[in-house]
Amino acid sequence: MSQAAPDIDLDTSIGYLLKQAASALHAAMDAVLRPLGLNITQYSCLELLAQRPGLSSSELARGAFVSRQSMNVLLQSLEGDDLVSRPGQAPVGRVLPVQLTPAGAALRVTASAAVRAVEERMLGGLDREAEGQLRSGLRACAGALSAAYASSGAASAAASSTESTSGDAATSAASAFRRR
Amino acid sequence: MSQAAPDIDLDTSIGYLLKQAASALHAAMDAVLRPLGLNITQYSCLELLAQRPGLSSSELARGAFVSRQSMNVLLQSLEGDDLVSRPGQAPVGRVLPVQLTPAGAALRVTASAAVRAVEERMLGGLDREAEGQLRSGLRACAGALSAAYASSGAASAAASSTESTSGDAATSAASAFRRR
DNA sequence: CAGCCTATGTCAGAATACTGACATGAGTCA
DNA sequence: TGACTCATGTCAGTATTCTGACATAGGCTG
Repeated sequence: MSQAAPDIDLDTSIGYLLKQAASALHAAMDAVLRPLGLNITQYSCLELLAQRPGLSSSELARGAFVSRQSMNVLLQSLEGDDLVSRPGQAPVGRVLPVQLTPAGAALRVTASAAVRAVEERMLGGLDREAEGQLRSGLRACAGALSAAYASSGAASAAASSTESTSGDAATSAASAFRRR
Repeated sequence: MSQAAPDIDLDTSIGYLLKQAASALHAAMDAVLRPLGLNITQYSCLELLAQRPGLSSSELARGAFVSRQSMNVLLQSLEGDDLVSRPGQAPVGRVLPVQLTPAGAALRVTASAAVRAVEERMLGGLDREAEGQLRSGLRACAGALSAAYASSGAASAAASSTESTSGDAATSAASAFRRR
């Protein structure tokens, strides 16, 4: 154990800074989306559907970083507001492709503009180079963590029940990486 | 309004990347902390107390990005496990300073090492310069958002009730700004 | 083709966090 | 000193999300 980094220092810990920034962004987005009648997850859902129409509920869940059960109840509320639509029956298998309704597409445009304004405020102090570095840094972090949990502990592979071990894990993504 | 960025592109949106990285970190930390009997907020609490002993429940709440009500129930569970202690009566005012017990301090050391390992894995692909840039980028983002909600809309200041408008807001950080 | 595995959608219960509201103690200012 | 503002701790109710479990559809392998 190196004595150089004996413990976590919250003032310099990237993890803590990440949580701090994410928390601030969450609050700021919530503040602009709430007047539109949307919470952040609902907005994420609309944005995902705008860019990739026909995604399934499970795919949306992974994209919005929530469990598929949560996404399902969320979709029900969006359906109730006539913002998205799902076919009554699965065209193939059991996957129900979700689509934006015209109302949903319109609301998404408004929400997207509001969120973009928040992002611009967040990045206001950064030049384009710093922005690019931040982007690639975040990508690297997410990628490194999405990789298999090599060391740490066990992970208990053996799936005994149907809902296998980490089958759900809202973390999505799965590139390959390794610790240094 | 630049027409160059008509909408949010999830693949390049810093906000989305931030959420992605934070989500991956959350999952990874949860995976290593759970075997220790801690969730992430509980760990944050122990870490905060290790670095700043005697913090009050409300201060811990802001530091851990949760409401003070949530922090209070969390502290009760930590007290039940004899990991932290609070005086039965406030030494001054109503602020109850929280302290780590020996058991809490010991557990924190173990947890801290585990979390540090996660952070190192997360940063494995970055050199020291990139790490520094990421750190400053995240600081800039958090800072820019914590600043007053200048434009956007309204923000509905008017505090009518006791629990004034944004008095709680688990967003911590800023708190500064107060229109008066 | 049968068996195994994975992924999806769904139901039910539990855990977690938040909002609203209130009383109290401290600091500030006229 | 007295009124006002602010922050803290706390109680109660609500909302959101997660975990566990199950049946079914599709792909893969022997």
